[in-house]
Order: sequence, then C-alpha cells, then structure tokens
Amino acid sequence: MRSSEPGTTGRRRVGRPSQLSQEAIIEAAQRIVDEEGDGSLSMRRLARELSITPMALYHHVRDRDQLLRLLLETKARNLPRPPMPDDPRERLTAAAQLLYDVLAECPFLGEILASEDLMTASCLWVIEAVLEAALACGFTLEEAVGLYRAIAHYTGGELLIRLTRERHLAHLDHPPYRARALAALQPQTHPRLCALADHWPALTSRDTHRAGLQALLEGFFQSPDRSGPQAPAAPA
Amino acid sequence: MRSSEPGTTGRRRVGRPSQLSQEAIIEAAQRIVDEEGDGSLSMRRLARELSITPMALYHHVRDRDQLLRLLLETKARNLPRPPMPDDPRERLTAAAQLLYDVLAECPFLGEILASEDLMTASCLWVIEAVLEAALACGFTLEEAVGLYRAIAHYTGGELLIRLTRERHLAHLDHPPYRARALAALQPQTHPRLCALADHWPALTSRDTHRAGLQALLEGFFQSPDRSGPQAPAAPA
DNA sequence: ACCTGAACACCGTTCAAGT
DNA sequence: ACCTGAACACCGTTCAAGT
Repeated sequence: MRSSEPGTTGRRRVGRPSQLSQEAIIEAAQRIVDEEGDGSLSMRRLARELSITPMALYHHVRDRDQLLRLLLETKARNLPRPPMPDDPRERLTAAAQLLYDVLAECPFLGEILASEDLMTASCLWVIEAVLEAALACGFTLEEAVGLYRAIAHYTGGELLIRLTRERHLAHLDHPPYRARALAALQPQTHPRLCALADHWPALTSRDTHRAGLQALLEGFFQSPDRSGPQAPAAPA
Repeated sequence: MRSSEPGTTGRRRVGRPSQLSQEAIIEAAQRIVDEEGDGSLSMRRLARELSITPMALYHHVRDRDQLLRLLLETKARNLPRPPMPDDPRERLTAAAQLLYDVLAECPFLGEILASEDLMTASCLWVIEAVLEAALACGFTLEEAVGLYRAIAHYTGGELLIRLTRERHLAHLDHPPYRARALAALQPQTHPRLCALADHWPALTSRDTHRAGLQALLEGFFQSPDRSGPQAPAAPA
C-alpha cells in the first residue's frame, strides 16, 4: 500500500546515520556487480559485504527482484541527459541510443529481463523520449509504440548476447563450445559458415549496434504499411 | 577429448535398455520445462523425475549447461525444414523466421543466452540458411554476418521479453510493477506515455515480430553503406 | 523500528565408495 | 561402467525472538 517505490525516494530521517539504508545497500550491490560481475550478487553475499545478517536487508528492500529494479533505477536516474538534436529523425536515433546506454551499464540486464521488464520508473523518460521523437517523425501513436518495441527488442538482445560473450571471454576456463562446433563443420553441408569459421570471432566481436539500429529505423521509415491494419490513433 | 557432443549422438549399446540414457534425460527435462516452465528445471528436480540420484545424471551429461545445450539441440534438430522460396529476399525472411521458430520453442532461452550462445551444432543449419539467403541477395560475406547478427539480436530480445511477459501473466500473484509505475505517471513530464497508459498492455501484447523483422531487413536493403568501411569480402 | 538466529526448502557439483 | 550416499558450499526467504 505505501510501497513508496515509484515516486520520490521517501522521507529521510535526520537523526543519526542509522548505519543501514537503501542507498547504502544499492551502493554496495553496485560495487559487487562491478567488481565480481553479475551472478555474484546474492542477498547473502550482499549482507556479507555490509557486515550484517542477510535478513537485515529485507527491512530495506522487499526482495531480490526489487533490488535489481532499484539498481536499474539508479543507473537510469544518473544517466546524463544530453541535449537532443532538433531534427526529429536524429532525435529518434539519439533517444534509441539513450536506451542502449542505460541498459549497457547493467550487467544484471539478463536477470532484469527475466523477472521484470524495462518499464521501471526512472527508465520512463527514455521511453518517453523515443515516443516523442517517433511522433515528431510523423508516426502515429501506435506506430511509435511498435517502433519503441522493436528498438527495445533489438537493443536488449544485442546487449544480452554481448554480455554473455564478454563473460565467456573473462572466464575462458575452457574455450567456448562454439569453437568445437565450428571446427566440426563440414563444407558440404555448411559452405558459408565454413568459409567464415576463422573470421567468426573477429566478425562477431565488432560493435555493430549503430549499424543495425540505423537499418531498423530506416526500415520503419521506408515501409508505409508498417503494422497492417491502420487503426485510428486514439481509440475510445 | 572424446566429448562426442558435436557430431553424431554416439554409439548405442544394444544389450539391455540400460535404464538411463541421455535421450531419456533430455526427454524428461523437456517434460519438466513444458509442464512447469523453465526455472523448475534443476538437476535435482530432474533426478527426482527419473527416480534416480542427482549424481547419476552426471554420468550422461557433463553439467547443467550441457543439458540446456542438448535441449536446444533437440529442438533445432526436430525443427521441420520447410521448402525455401526461390526469391532470395523471401528466402531471407523465411530463414530468419526459422531462427525465430526454433528459439520460440525454448522457454529456457534466457538461460541459454546467459551461459552459451546460439552457435550450437544443430542450430548451424539455420544460421547457414540465413547466410545463404543474404549472399543470394547480393550482400558480401561480412554484410551477411552483420545481417545475421542483427536478426539474432532482434529475435533473441523479442523472445526473451515475450517469455518474461508470459511468465508474469501466468503467475500474476501481484499485478506487475509496471502497472504501478504507469499509474504514477505525470502528464507534464510524460505526456505520450500518459496518453498511452491504458492501451499499453494491449499494444505491447501484440505479436509484432514479422513487422519489425521486415523493417530490419528493409533497412539493410536500403542503406548502401551498411557497415562503414567496405572491406573486401574474403580477407587473407 | 531495526536487527539477529535458527530454520526451511532448495541449489550444482565433488569425492569416495559400492556393484 | 554405472549408480549411490554423504558432504561442501552455496541460494532466497520466513518466522519468532531480541533490543
């Protein structure tokens, strides 16, 4: 009822620092994620970091899901808000890039996507920016939502796959399974993959985010019949 | 060394059925995932399903990651291979749809992406099909890889977000946090999102995979300078 | 109000032993 | 070769109790 999460951060007592606060918890969680990577962030590990009992955490945070949400919140809130270009089309690109930027700072993105979605309070201004730019480009409200969703899917997928890749490169205990699969390829059945096998790591480690994003946007601008039945913009 | 995973399934003894086999394990795992959803698939739960000790599993499967890979393998191997259209452009769409289809059958996609990538043996023919079609469309090898990657990112992101959505709708203990966030929106700061708030669930539950995919492909066909520096197709 | 201790119901995986 | 039992080092979370 008074879950207090969406709006302001809530009242802050001024008495003594009271040791443990939501802010301190988030900061410690951030530190763990940054230094040991996502996956090391457990409630118990976090409690150890703060030299408290695991259960003390639950007094400031509902559960692990809320903790992850709060981490994303802080990233989104602290994201610098660069001036937006005047040209609508460029503004759309810039807004999409903003979404990429905030998610790129979240190594726990996979867990966020697995348990929540991106509609968390402090992210909304980024989504709003995408919608605004899309509308300024002449899209209808519904088309703008479709465009936002396509951008979010593309961005989320790219980051997730990139994060996984980097995690693997970091660990590199055993060379990835992919290498064995590629090595066992037969030219008769997989001619193009065989031709590419040696270049695959190099080709797939490139950052092609912007190229793909531009293509996606370009496609939306090109097709006049983007979403099938042109429903009216504001249904009753 | 003789890890035997990429190639054939390996020799099969004919003596007695020997009770436990990799096939039986995979089948049971599939059953658990289908009936109780991903997340219920633990080694211990799987052992219970098969009425054996958890450790018996490790005699047929290296670890949980390999199990997930094998699940994806089976899905990919059993994916029907529809006849491909003659037109290269349509073939590209069909191949991309194939990738979507195989991943759509994997509720454990999130865990796959978190620990492996999609380059598992039986998936390769789908990737090969995408590359083939892209080359037939006139793209260079490198451009084809970029195109494949964009498709994979878009597809992975879409499915992951859709899976999460459905999981939430299934559980629906507490209404999603998103609802609270949307309700607390202020029209001054988020006018377009406010205007959309009521329609958001309906708009975001639509299946817009094909529309977005078409836009993405369209964009790649439109831009002549897709990937910046036009490197030669086959470097030494 | 804020924190602790003990407990519940789980995990993946290793190691030594059984047949 | 194939499986079991016991153990290790973890999880998130609840519940009752302390101050």
